[in-house]
Amino acid sequence: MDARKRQVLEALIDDYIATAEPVGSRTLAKKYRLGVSPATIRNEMADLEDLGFLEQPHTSAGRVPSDKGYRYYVDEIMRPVVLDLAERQRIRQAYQARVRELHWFIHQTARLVSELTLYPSLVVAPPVEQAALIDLSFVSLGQDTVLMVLKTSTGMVENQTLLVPEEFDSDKLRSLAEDFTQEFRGVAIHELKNRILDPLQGDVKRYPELWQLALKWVTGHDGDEDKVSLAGPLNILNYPEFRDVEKVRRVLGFLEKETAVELASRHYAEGVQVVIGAESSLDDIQDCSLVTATYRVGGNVVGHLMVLGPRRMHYNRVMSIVEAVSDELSRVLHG
Amino acid sequence: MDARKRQVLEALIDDYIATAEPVGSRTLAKKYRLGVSPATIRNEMADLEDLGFLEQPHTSAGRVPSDKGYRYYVDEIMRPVVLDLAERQRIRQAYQARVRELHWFIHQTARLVSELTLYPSLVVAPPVEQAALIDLSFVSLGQDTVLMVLKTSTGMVENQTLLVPEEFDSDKLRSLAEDFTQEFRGVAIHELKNRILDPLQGDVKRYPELWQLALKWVTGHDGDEDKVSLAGPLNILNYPEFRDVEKVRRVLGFLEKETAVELASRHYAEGVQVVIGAESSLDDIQDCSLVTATYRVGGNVVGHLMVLGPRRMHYNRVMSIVEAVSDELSRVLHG
DNA sequence: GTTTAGCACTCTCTGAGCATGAGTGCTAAG
DNA sequence: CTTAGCACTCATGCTCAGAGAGTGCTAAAC
Repeated sequence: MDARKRQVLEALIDDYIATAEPVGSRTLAKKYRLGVSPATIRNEMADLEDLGFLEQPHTSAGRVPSDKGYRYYVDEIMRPVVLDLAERQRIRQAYQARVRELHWFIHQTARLVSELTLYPSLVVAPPVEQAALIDLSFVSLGQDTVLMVLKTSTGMVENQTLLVPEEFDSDKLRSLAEDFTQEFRGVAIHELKNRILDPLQGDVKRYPELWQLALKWVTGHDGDEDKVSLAGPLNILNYPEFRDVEKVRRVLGFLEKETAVELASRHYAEGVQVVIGAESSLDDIQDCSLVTATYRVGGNVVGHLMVLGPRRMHYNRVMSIVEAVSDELSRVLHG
Repeated sequence: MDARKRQVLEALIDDYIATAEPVGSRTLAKKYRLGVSPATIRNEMADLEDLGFLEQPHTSAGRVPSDKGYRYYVDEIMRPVVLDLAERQRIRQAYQARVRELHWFIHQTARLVSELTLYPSLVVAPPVEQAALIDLSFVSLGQDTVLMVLKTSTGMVENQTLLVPEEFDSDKLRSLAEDFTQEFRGVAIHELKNRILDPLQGDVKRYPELWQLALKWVTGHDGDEDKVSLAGPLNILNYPEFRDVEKVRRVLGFLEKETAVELASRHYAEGVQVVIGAESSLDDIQDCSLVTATYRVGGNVVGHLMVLGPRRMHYNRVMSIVEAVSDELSRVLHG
């Protein structure tokens, strides 16, 4: 794999990313200053195909990068791109708002990323389960309804409306909340459920009403409510590889399914990750690549961010954007 | 417009809705018991075309209903369909849950309708602006953050996180909330804004801290946050008229835009409304029909519900579903 | 030994020409 | 008024040939 092969591979992938058309030797020689004739390039291309970096749709077409080719491009060739000033400013200013609910951040981030990259983007909130309880309050909503406000170590606020069997007056609610906070501050939410529900611990006897409330919450809590935000799904329609409605259905269907969320969350490694085509071994997105990143909230609890596009994605641009946004988000969520 | 013409029109539209193919006289004679020969049907079809109810894609194709044809079908011919037991039960049980946030109802409704109809569905919440204040509480989230919980006459709860300049202790917050509720109970939200912001009214002087908070809210309140839910957009891909990616883009783009929300909300008339093709005079959905319905919350504050599909929509089925769901939703939201 | 010009070859794509078939409108007979 | 018969129209699908893009190979040039 000498320098010229890398040059040819780079030029070819750049061109294919730009045009979505198989690239021939003549095109390459004309558009890029490689200093050699088409015939030489043809030889190099044949070698690159033998090495598995390129593929030929059919005998008389140009070459197209293979998954392996993209992988080499991403890992070894590609230079990181510097975002221009306007984009950096846009990212800096994206989170200047008064509100602070988690779902707003999630939503805003997804929108920002999809608008900058021109690909669909999915943002997954850090799982509440793993966060620790900081503070709990109840607000009576009259009759038999109580709003539970839960502040967790993710710095975010979870609201949940509960039905309670009897009417609690606001003093009673306040003292319940205080007791509860006192007792369980710092305990992880999932652990909290066990603690409250476990009859062997003394808590049940000491807080019968709490037990009632908590039980309602545990059973009524359907994990994924607000925790995911998808933005710009229609961006996918701009790319010619998705002319076919079947493909659109598969890809957008994938983004709406649980699978996408799981996939985004599976990449535990911090920082920016790239998955190219068949590397994901998921049928629905064989023709797609995805770029994921993690972000931190306060300590080490992490959320995930994902961009999905055609295999000929603008990897360097997307990676830069995703990195900048996740950094900014982590920064903003640190307080 | 005699009885037989209506029969022919009905059969033709039924067939076209089922197949999406232009319908010929022979098909009609064979599949539907009209008791006459293709030739007779041809004559009737020619008449129906003269009357503007049918159109011919080209000379040697069958006929296709025009907007006017669908309109006549919907208004005069079509018989309401009775939903089967399973569907009725599904609708009845859709809202049995412990949670009570408005956005949950919106979301749930959109999903329910799109799953039953197999078309995309959009649900718009009643505008908070027009609801009256019932009750307000503040919950300190520590530092400079306060959660404002607003109970309105829509029976729903709005949460909003506010940044406040100074730290309020919980007693202070409670008394503020009590004063506020006392003063403004029953006032409409939009009126509330005026009342608080108008320096001519005495309120500003009496509640300087409140004024601060309220100002934050008024400026930070970005209307449409949670108020709309779109479900099942990909259903549109199942219909052959949307084989073309361009059309998909236009229709799904429409559903993501403000226009869709405005359109849904424009139909003030209560009950189920149908808009067929060009009747909407919106370029993006010339090939679509939509069925809208309103629902009530408590008194007369209304939200909107919309189903969008190809012009050859299953009007009677969709209308029945939309009616049943909006009734059920109104019923559930009455308490 | 590497590079390149030349050339035959392969394969897709496009458009023309043609047959097919569905469906119509018209006419005349029932 | 209905219907059988028939000529006519037009989209669709098929084949086939030509064009064009691109390759691989060979042999000459550097």
